[in-house]
Amino acid sequence: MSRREPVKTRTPRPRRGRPRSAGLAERRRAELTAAAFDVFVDQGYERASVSDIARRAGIGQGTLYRYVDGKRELLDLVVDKCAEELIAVIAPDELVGLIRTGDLALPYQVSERLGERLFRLADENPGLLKILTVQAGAVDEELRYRIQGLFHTLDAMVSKALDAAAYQGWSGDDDDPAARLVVRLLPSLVLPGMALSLRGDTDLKRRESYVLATGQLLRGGILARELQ
Amino acid sequence: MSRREPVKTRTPRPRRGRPRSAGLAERRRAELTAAAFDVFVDQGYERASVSDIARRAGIGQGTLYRYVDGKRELLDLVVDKCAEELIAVIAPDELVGLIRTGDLALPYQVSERLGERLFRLADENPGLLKILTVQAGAVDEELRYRIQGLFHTLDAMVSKALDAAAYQGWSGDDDDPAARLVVRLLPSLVLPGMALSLRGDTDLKRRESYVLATGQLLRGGILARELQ
Amino acid sequence: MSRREPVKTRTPRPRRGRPRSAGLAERRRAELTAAAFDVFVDQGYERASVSDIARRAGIGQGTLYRYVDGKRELLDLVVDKCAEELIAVIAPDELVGLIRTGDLALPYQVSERLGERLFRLADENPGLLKILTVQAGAVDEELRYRIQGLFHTLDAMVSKALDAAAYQGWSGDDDDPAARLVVRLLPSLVLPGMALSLRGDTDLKRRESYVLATGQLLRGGILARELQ
Amino acid sequence: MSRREPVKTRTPRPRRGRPRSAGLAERRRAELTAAAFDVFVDQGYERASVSDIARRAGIGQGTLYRYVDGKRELLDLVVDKCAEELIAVIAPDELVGLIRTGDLALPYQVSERLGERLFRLADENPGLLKILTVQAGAVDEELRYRIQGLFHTLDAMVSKALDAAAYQGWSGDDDDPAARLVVRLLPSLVLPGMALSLRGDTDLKRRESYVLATGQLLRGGILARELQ
DNA sequence: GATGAATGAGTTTTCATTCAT
DNA sequence: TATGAATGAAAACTCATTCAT
Repeated sequence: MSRREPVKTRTPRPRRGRPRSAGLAERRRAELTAAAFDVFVDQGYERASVSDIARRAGIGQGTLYRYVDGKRELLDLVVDKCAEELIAVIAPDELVGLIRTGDLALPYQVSERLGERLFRLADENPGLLKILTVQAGAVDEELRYRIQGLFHTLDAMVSKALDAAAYQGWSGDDDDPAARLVVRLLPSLVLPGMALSLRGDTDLKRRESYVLATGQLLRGGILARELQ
Repeated sequence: MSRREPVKTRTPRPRRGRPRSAGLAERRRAELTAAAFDVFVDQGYERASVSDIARRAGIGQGTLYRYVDGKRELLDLVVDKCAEELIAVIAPDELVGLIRTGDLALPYQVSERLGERLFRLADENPGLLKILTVQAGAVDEELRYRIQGLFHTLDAMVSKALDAAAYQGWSGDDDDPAARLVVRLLPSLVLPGMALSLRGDTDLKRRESYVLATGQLLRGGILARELQ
Repeated sequence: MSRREPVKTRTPRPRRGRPRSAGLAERRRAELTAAAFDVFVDQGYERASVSDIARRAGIGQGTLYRYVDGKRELLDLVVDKCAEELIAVIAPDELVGLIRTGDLALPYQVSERLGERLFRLADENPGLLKILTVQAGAVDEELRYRIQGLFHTLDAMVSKALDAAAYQGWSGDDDDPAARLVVRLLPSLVLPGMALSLRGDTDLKRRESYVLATGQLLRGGILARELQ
Repeated sequence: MSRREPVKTRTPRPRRGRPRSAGLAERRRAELTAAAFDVFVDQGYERASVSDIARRAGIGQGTLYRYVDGKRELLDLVVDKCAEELIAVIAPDELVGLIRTGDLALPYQVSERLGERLFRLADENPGLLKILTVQAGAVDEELRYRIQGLFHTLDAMVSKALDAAAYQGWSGDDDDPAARLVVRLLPSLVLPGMALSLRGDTDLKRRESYVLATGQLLRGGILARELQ
């Protein structure tokens, strides 16, 4: 998907003897990633300072460089983590499962399930969206490509779920190519717009109408045929 | 000498010497805005340097400050210009006109027209989208609000067009609130995602499928009822 | 006195034919000097900008350079003008005259007269003091030397007046070397302190007590012997 | 990741690694203050550059900003230091002590002591005077006010010393209000003038006569009554 | 391992002066 | 003659990264 390997478990320096604490490096990297996430969400990548991140992680800024290559790598880690969480939230495998068990019997149910997840995500972790779309996208071409890659991956996964469903026995009528396309691209269609709309908690009304509209859009597209 | 006389800018002498070449300031500001647009699209706001912009505009960096307050004002100018162009492209007034003349007789035609415009914009001026969504959104809360405001304005304009259409005599059936909501929010739904997808000219195929999906989505949503 | 010649009536460029307006250059230089005085008093030398001065003088900044060598020369001109006015206020020649006519018959009368003049000056033209002591003194060694030279000149002039008085027939008792020294250095003793004390019009009380103290100092020193 | 936990700077880890060398900050600030003092005396505040100061302090200019907020704070520090030293030199408390022990029995002795201190100061630390009067006064209204405040403080301290003396038993004759006023304002009267007169070591003769005159002035004012 | 100290490259901005018209 | 336009040198300041301890 993306050209950089996601996590790259690097041991920063060859160590001799028994490592004092085995997973320390990984733990530190995780803490730093979390800290960086917070700071990037707050201030944006460029305005964020490495020392802010170190402070938030509770370590010295020198220490930071023992576990991480620099500011840019922190952003990569954060984006990787966000991608991971995004996929976890969308959970295409679970989707396949639900389709298999018959819990999601019709295409429009798939789309609703997906939409619901996406909106919940936007509610519960708006920072993730901000990072993935607005913030990281503004840094580099390279990063923008990676994020495209992520949405591409989501697309592929959802597509696989839909394939599974088709195989499971959706009627030819139900399995409309246009509908499939829509469901597949749902995340990349909906999320960036939502990220841009994220304000404080103040403009719930506007957000609701946005959410509503998107819902209509989905339901309109998919439900239309089913419901008529 | 004595103590300061109040203001007394002397009697304004009759104009002599090099005439204050009229309109220069506006021309320079326009040139600078264009240069800044290019540079911001290329490098992003934060990485762009004022001297890059001046160089691109073909003037010294000192000169730049004669016409513009600084880097931030340049961004404001660029965003304003983009907003202006975006509205010009969507041309809601023209939409109203077309509805009045009967050239757009059905809601789905309105949405198609709108969609077509948006896609053409993304084709012809991808930088505009990049600025309006990814780049400027990453700079400031304030700027993010302005851009939300812009999309809000578009919403209002399209809404007005739809009102006109309704008044023009769409049947109650045609004038479905859900469809209206979708058409209204089309720009804010579609554009950010497209901006994020913008690569070089290389990934036309992917973009096409994106465009196609969105088209389906629209057509699905609106057409559904008309076609059934 | 100072190492630079005060006014240096320079015609900035050799002109051919009948000069259009004879004293123009001098008039312009005078206007510029006045404008520079105002601006320097307001903002201080370093913070003052040449274009402020040109604007205040009602001419373009390009024009300014036709009559004046640059910012630094403006300061020189201002200092020269201030020096001139300071000497005019103290008017040592008039002092000699008054002594000759018997209007000032006793040393303490000379000192009172002088003190009165200095205080009036501080009241009526505080900017002059600010320039001569605080502002110009902070710019250069050279300028500080010139101002020392100015006070030296005042010293010499007052000294000459006192010589005249002595010649006129002050008794040996009256003509006390210590008193002469005090009177001579009165300006350089009193003025810098006053300049530093100059605030707005608000702290009149404090200034009054300052003035009073200085008066006491003078009167105490000189009057003491005469009055007892 | 998740949404930002409030603050949670982790549990403050046990101190390890390079110890935050205690007192370094204060030492650096002191070094920088000293360097800034030298540079400001040499070049004046406005002409002095931050990198000059850093170089003189033997550190990089980036380092400077670790310990000091910027150029303006350096000036504040320098002025504070000067004020402190000025008060230490005048040592009003010691004055009170000397009066109590009878070492200074008469008002004129107080004034002589004070004068002697001031002249010694001008000899030994002329830069201090330059800063406090000429240089800092030219920067800001605010700074001018602070310096007025300093002289006001000195005034108050000397005044307290004189009160103590009066209480100690100066006769009503000795305790003349005019004389007290003079002694009190001695510093603010004398120092600015001296600062302006400060050249290199070349003009000792002139400075001596200045000092002499001021001495005469004092002695004349105060002694007059005692000696007659 | 951990850390804070150090730093210079790079950024934005100001403004005295020159010059084409 | 008069002028505003142009400009580059210089300044203050920030911060990611390195390194001695």
